[in-house]
Amino acid sequence: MDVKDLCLGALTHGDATGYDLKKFFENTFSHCFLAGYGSIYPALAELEDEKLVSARTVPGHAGPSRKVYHLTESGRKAFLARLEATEPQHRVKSEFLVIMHFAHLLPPKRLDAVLDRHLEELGHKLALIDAYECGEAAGMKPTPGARFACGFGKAVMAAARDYIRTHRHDLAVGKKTNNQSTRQAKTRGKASQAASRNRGYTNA
Amino acid sequence: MDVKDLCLGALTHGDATGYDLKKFFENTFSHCFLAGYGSIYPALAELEDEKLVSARTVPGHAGPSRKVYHLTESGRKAFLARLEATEPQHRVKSEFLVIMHFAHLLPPKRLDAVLDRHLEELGHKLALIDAYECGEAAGMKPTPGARFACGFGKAVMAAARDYIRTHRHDLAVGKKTNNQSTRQAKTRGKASQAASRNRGYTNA
DNA sequence: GCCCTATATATCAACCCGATATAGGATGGG
DNA sequence: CCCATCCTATATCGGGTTGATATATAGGGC
Repeated sequence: MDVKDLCLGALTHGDATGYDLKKFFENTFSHCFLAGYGSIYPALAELEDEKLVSARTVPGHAGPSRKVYHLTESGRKAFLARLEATEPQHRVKSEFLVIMHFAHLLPPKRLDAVLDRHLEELGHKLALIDAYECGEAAGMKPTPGARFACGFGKAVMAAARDYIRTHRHDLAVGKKTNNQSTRQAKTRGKASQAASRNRGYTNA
Repeated sequence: MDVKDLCLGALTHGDATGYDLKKFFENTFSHCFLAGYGSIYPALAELEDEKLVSARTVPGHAGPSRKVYHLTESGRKAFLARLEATEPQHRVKSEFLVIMHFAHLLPPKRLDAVLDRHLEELGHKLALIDAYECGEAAGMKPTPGARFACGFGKAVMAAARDYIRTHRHDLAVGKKTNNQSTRQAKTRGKASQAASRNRGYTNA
């Protein structure tokens, strides 16, 4: 599933410009899919070439002229086929968790800042879902699927927030001072390599 | 934070080859970061150019000769600096949730298959974290940070599993037969466009 | 002997991400 | 009234990632 498919899907909700689609993705899919202009405009151009969408140019009352895209019948069929065919992956790419993994290399101040910031972002995203609850606020009657996806996002983020709140204090254990951990890091060379061998590292 | 940084971080645990790093990422970061050979090998080559890692070539007892990489002192410093500087993003890219959003366009059979499959995959990933619980099984004593990251992943995935189990039946509501929804889709054009206008779509 | 798996490195096209360029209209403070 | 700023809107580019593929050897199972 690429951005082209996502554009087809969004256009099942009605005609839209590339700019509209970006906003729609940000509001409705922010918790599960991201797409920028650099993906959307090329995707729409290709879809038009393939006759899966049609475009009409409307002189813009504000700014440049707008290209309003419309899902064709073959586009709708193509999207349904894609929904059937794509295997539903679910990937997470979290710099946050990577940083957490290396918490023992971080000064406590930075650690706290990272945790606080992530809590704050979780709050923002939860508020965003509430604000655009499946499109309700914008006059759309949400489908059961949209409600399910929003609820899923909220449940997962709430769990993340709870986990951070109840476990962040475990991170400080065994790290009284920063000097200590730094010294440990220097003398950890041999032991670390021995452990690595057990794991399959450097097994010459 | 890119794959180069991730490689530096992994090498703080001990020397490793590109192949080792891939396995390490799969075992330890599978729930928060993915990196394939196409990213790892170029990353290691660049890191070697920048003198952040050193490499020694060892004749392989099985297959081609191995290039074992070692974190240099400046590499360690660079990694610590990156840990301080990178803003901790957390992105989710979920074809699964996109498909769920469009559940009303799917036949019930496919819907069930997608949900069952995602539950199965959650089970696999949870088992993977348990198996490599922060590296314990491989003889590493896990750091508090590694335990935190693993626990985070488990908490989030458990919440996802619970949500699916308790809410999957809401998806069928208002969708008694497949024919009905298909007919609705065809006659939905005007209503959909009206809703779109309310939302900011096609507001000429 | 043959196939499959595991080890190990490397490359490539296709694609995605984030930043940037461009530009007209609305808004609002000084 | 002017200027700064934001919003609308399209488009492109470099750098990075993904996923597949090529290559080569050792070992286990049948």
